[in-house]
Amino acid sequence: MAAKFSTGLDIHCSIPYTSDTKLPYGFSSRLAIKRLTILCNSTSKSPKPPPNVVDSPGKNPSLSEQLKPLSNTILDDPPNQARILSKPKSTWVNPTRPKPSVLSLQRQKRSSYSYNPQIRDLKKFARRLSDCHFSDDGFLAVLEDIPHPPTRVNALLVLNSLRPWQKTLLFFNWIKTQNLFPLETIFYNVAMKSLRFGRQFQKIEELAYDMIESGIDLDNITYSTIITCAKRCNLFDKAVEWFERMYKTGLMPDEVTYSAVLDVYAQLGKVEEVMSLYERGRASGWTPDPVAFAVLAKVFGAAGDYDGIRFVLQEMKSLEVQPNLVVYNTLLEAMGKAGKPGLARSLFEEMVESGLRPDAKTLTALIKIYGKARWARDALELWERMKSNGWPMDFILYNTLLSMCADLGLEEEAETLFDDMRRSEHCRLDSWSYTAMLNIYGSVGNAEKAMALFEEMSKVGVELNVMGCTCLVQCFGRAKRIDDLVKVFEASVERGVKPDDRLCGCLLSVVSYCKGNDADKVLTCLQQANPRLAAFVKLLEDESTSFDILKEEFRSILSNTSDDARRPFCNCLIDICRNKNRSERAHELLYLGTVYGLYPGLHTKTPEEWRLNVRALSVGAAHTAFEEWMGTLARIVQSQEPLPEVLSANTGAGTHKFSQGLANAFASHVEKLSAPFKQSEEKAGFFIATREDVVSWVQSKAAATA
DNA sequence: TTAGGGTTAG
Repeated sequence: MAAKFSTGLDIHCSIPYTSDTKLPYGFSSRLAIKRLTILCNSTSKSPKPPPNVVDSPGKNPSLSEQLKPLSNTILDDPPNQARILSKPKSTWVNPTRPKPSVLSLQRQKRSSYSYNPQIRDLKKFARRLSDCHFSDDGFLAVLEDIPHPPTRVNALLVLNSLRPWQKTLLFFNWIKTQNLFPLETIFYNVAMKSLRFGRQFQKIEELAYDMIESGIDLDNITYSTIITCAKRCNLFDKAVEWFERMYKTGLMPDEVTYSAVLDVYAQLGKVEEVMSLYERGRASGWTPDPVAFAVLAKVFGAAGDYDGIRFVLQEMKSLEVQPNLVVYNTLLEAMGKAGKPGLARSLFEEMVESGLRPDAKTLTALIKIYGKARWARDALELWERMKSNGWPMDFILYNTLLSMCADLGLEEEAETLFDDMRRSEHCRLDSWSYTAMLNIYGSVGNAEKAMALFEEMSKVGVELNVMGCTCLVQCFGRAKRIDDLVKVFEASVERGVKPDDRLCGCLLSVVSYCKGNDADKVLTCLQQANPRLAAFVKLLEDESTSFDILKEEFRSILSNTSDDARRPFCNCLIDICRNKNRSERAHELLYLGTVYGLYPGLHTKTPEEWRLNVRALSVGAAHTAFEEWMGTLARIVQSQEPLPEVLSANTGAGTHKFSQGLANAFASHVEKLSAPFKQSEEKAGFFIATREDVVSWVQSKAAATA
């Protein structure tokens, strides 16, 4: 399915990227080259530099101009998938052509420090300035107390130690007005760093224009500081604008600036642009360092792109770049997002064998992966190793362990850990910890403990968030403690929890299995959280509602619902219909859900086997889908059309300890219809019938009704 | 933050 990335860069058109289409990660990507050309030809819009600024853009060729010979070469070159994972040395079709360079292979040299014996006094002075709460004038007055003359070196030292950015700027302007020595690039760079810390992009840009106006050179450090500040402020178009400006003014980025820009595209999820820049860098003779590889790993991880992750690994191997801890951590995260727990596990072992010691981020990534994959044994083994090796822990790792326990249904382990955390001096129970515990109690339906925790939270002042509220609603719904449910819901809304689609879905599911007064109470909550959804439930019950009205209203509700909540909504609504004996409405909803794409892959067919996949359906929806399928099969039998040898239904085996047991409910429904589907002994969660069974079943039913 | 780039939570 084509997914559009939001661009964030108005100089770009939206770039459709298909994760299942192999994207050419290299020079074979004609599209990427074209897009980079668009990118580099674009002109920035605002704010304009002052009119008297001589920045001489155009004097030097732009990046796209410089790259023209390159793109010509490439565009003549047919796409070649095999080259993606190979060394790019084969890229150059014509080796006599000069390689256009996109980055400088020499990193900018830093000026060396010499020891300043006045460092202690000056740092102390800077601390005093930083801590004080003077007005601007007061600040300037204190400046007169500077313990040593504000020479170039002394002023730089103080400037570098000041915070927050307001004071840095005051001091910077003060040095400027003193006119004791010329302000060189480094003064601007140091000031910019402080401004970046305060995310003051506009102020940084003003300083940059000031430099241009005063004829002070911007160097790679200036540009990378500007670019990363823009990135941190989510001003990605600004980041690109300043990157382009470098080339226009004749300054070549070094690898630090270059990978800062790679990361701009990575954060936008622009895989093609990242790869295009990467390949251009490689073609310029660049051997990327671990930081650049961490950026590549991040972009592929965000896209869940396993081929891309493999590319990063192979590329590092072939260039003999040893991954560092951050690269491993990023790759592990990426493996998790790409749904490859086994490969994450072996990568982790490789990392440990290489002598690197995992940190809390490594372990957080891995524990999360094992939890989501429901790999209980691996998760618990890793937990033991963490303890016995004394590997570093932090509060996020503790909370991730709790969430993992929730994923795996490890109630006792979670309780022990929760109590350890309660007693620990190193970490505090926060809303994540409480929510993880509420998740566990919600899943096992332990209403007593959930209530105790809810009360404890308000006592110790930990705020309940929307997820905690959802867990509690689920818990009290299952325990049929509807008054408690209403109480928690109302208290949450009062405390500022904004119900989201998940919470509404949860309320809706409680409505589906409640009766009478209880259902009305929950509907009242839903009315508050999502009035249209509540009204739709009433519409379903009203016999006079036409199919067209139903269809229109349902479409409108779905379009206002987040993607991942749409199917749960439809499932619950079908359950509500079935529980109210409105079977025909349930069939209508299943039809609409299918039309609106909520049940992709519900039916799969091979010449040998037709399969109904109901794993993602609720019990009521699965029953409805099965009835629908049986009706279709009966029509096929009666009209003597061909059927495959095997017909099967897949309910899934329910690997989650808390899962409701769709298979069991399905089995009893099949029995009720006396349909010839038998639960498979070899494949858990499969129900199988032969063609002959189905044909004779349909015929005997037809004979009975005749 | 000690003049510039990359990694952790429903």
